[in-house]
Amino acid sequence: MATTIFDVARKSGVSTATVSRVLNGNKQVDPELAAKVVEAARELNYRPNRVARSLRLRHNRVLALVISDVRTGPFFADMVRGVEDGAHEAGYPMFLCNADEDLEKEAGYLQLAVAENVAGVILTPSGPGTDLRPLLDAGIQVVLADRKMPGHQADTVVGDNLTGAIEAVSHLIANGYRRIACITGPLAATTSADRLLGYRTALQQAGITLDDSLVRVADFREAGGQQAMQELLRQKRPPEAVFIANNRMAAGALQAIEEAKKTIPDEIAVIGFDEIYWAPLLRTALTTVSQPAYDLGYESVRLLLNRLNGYSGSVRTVVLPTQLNIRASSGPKSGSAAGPGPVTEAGGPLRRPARSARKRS
Amino acid sequence: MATTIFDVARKSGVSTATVSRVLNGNKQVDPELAAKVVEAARELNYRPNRVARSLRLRHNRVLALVISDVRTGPFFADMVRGVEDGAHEAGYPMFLCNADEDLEKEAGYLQLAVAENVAGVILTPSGPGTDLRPLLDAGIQVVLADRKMPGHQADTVVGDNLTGAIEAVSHLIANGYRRIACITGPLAATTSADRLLGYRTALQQAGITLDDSLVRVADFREAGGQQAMQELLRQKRPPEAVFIANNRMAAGALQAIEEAKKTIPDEIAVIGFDEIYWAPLLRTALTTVSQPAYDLGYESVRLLLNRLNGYSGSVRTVVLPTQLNIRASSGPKSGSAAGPGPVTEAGGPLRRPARSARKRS
DNA sequence: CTGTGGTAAGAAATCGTTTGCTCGCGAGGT
DNA sequence: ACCTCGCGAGCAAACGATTTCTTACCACAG
Repeated sequence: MATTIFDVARKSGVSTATVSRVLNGNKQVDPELAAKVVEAARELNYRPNRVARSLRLRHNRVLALVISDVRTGPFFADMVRGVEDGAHEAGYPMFLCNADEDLEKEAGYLQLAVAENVAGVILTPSGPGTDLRPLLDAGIQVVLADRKMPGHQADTVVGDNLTGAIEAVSHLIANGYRRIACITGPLAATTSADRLLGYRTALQQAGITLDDSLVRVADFREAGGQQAMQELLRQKRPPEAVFIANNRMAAGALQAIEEAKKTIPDEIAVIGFDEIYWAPLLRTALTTVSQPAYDLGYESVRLLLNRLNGYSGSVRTVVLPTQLNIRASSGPKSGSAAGPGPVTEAGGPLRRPARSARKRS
Repeated sequence: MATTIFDVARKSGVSTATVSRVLNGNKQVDPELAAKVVEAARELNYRPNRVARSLRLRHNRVLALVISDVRTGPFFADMVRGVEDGAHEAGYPMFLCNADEDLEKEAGYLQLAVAENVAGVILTPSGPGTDLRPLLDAGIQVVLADRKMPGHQADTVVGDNLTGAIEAVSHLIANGYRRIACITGPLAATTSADRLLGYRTALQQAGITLDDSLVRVADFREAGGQQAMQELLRQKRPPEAVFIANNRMAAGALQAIEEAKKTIPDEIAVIGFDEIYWAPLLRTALTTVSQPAYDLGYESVRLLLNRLNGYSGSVRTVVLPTQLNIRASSGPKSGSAAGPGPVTEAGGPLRRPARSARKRS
């Protein structure tokens, strides 16, 4: 049986209360006794039972990370890693929960967070139907990561999806493309909506009239991107370029383009969202809008810990900048006299984004 | 304040004991009373406090997954997902712990597993120095995933690294290559060692003498793969082909090959390990040995749950088959009269492996 | 009519910590 | 010399569930 605080108390000839006080360094205790206790604890290899401690303290030094899909490419993997690192540094272990874009599963995990008395939750809401009340009622701190929840009061950390999309599409326009399509994800995710909005904004800024037949809403997965791209290519006036709102759909779309034997970027230019470290090595190196996924996770933890440490200022939203990585797939339109052909880094270095953060209120 | 079992007891006019019995369906209770209790629990939206329950029960319905690096490409992401799915189906939430190939960090997490009273641990040991005793002493079930620990008694689930490597290298030999290099990972990981062993075995089977100058041990990361490849290419007699033991190093190696302006496979053929769904879309579609990463995680949970449900048979090792995905990067050596040129699937479908499992004692 | 056996529900102990309260002791002030 | 104050350490009460033990009640048999 594991050694308990009683064993330590007995061995060092004091009460459990004293052992507890010594080990938590709370109150004044006789240094001599304290030394005895420490020694006894060391000899017995005593580790406090975190479950008992949590019960008494009515809060558990644990975080929960509830995300919508672990497999959405390296993005969530990097973000998870950022959260894990940040949590670990602060001495918090972490529950990883995969809601799988399923509101019911998500609700189950939020209940779990309450039942396990976790200190805080980092949540990528599956949709606007996500119900934060169980958490808030239980006094659990929440930080939203990657996706916003309009109308909800919670610290939030997101990538600058709007600007990222605008830059990407503006880049296509500068390179001479006019008929530009967009494949985005489920609009319940604010990421999808913002990227679509950026796409539209860029077109309008350039005075290009919107054409809804060029917009496809898919499911963030390969098959969805592939099908959307097939449909776009099958139109009587297929697009000259396409902006795709995540990397898994981009993979599918590239597949479709390949099957249709179209060349990139001559017959169709492509920009994807979220970095893939394979991007430079693709048949035609893929231009991408990259998000600092790791930082996004890390910054979320920072905000959460801040709250746990008693900060109670007004709700903050941190927007992390995206970066446009220009490569061959968005090269200047052939036969176009458009803007300065950017140096296409045929095979740029395999880059992992460094840590950085920019804040906005 | 959250509603407790006392509130339910009061509201339904019974004792907490009865409430507990009703809610756990243990003993006989008057159906009428039971109905009252259920109703009261529903009305109060009562959720048992898992912490209190764990304390009393002396075991926690929770798993811990301790892996060595979340970011090793999609492999661990898929494996994590497999574990999460399996655990969720069985009603277990999961701690995700990233040991980061660091024995000390790993030890800390194993201590945590004990202190949190988790029911079981799925572990990708960081190396042979991993100490399972704290877990075993505490009676916590352990399953090793992805990497073996020779000399340790624990259920294990791994990919068939040896056979996978043999098939890959044999395929290169059949396609006419003789001077074949190998870039593997840290030998502390049995995966690296097994893949290297498979490489050597295949060469010996073909009567090719081993040349240690063609073997490089790197660190499983892009930069390491890149550097190793640069060294190999710089030799006076550079290899004609290279077998690389994971996908991140393969990315680095491809980068190095590109920088050296070598063509694939004419000047150097390449096979990577672990599937990447971008493989078919690379400049030269990459031949890979893929592992059923998801299944690996899922099967680990199955074994673990089996033990938790009382199974106490002898230790089992489950070996999941790998699959050789032949693409252009390993095409027949030009000017070689070797074996049947395999149909290179220039752009095969983007494939995610299905679930399947093969067992061995 | 009384004793016995079975059953269903309550009282209370328990899990391992933390912490408010109490107590004792020594010092310092009147 | 006595009272008070302060401080250090122990006692015991939580925390919220489960479960053993006990009790009360009813039915049935002797």
